[in-house]
Amino acid sequence: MKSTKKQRLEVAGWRVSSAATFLGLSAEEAAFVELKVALGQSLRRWRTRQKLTQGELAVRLQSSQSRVAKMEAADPTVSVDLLVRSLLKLGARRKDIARAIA
Amino acid sequence: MKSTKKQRLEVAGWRVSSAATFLGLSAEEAAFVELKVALGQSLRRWRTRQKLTQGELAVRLQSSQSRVAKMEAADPTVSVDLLVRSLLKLGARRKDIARAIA
DNA sequence: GGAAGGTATGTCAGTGCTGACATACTCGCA
DNA sequence: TGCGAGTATGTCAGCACTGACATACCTTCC
Repeated sequence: MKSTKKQRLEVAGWRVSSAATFLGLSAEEAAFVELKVALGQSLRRWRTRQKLTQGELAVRLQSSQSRVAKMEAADPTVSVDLLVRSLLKLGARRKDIARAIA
Repeated sequence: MKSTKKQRLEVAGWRVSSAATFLGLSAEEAAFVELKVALGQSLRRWRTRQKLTQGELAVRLQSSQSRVAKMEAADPTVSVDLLVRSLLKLGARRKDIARAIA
């Protein structure tokens, strides 16, 4: 958020804080969530590039549409394990995963 | 493995194959294991640099000595989740994780 | 040899993740 | 407005992961 906007909001009586602070996440927890979000976005980019629906992707991953949706949304019930394994299944290499994370 | 050495071994009657082939791992599975190994090594490097024992590290991670040993050995019962969360707890940033993986 | 400090391996009860299903939401189009 | 395709969200039985414990396996030193 731009600091100018932050100032305006605070003047108007809003308390501005990061999602992490709001949710009471520690630095590590926040970083962990960010990492999952990054992987989820990576997965969605791959899917949309291939013009697939979540359902079609689910078939390739031997999973379900709902789980794909949760992966892309970095749902709390989705592990980094699942995200990484999914990307690898789709042909990503370690370097690609690293780039998605960094 | 250098192809010259491979040749020599095969001439000598050995069948040379990667661990992946030997264990019947698919390409993705192999990549996944490699990735875990890389993270485990990263964890061990961090620990030895700090001159800590596995037991001491376990305390910081709120885990146990045996699990630390398994993490460093990329044991099948250790998830990428656990490895990543551990590294983050020790102060690694996303970029560090990415470098460890790549 | 054997004691001590460190590391590896096996096991298990409790917890968390997973695929699957059902259902709700969203958006474009007729 | 209503419909269809796609996406999001809630729930749950079954399986995988986790910390903890016990114990075995090294090295190093005496």
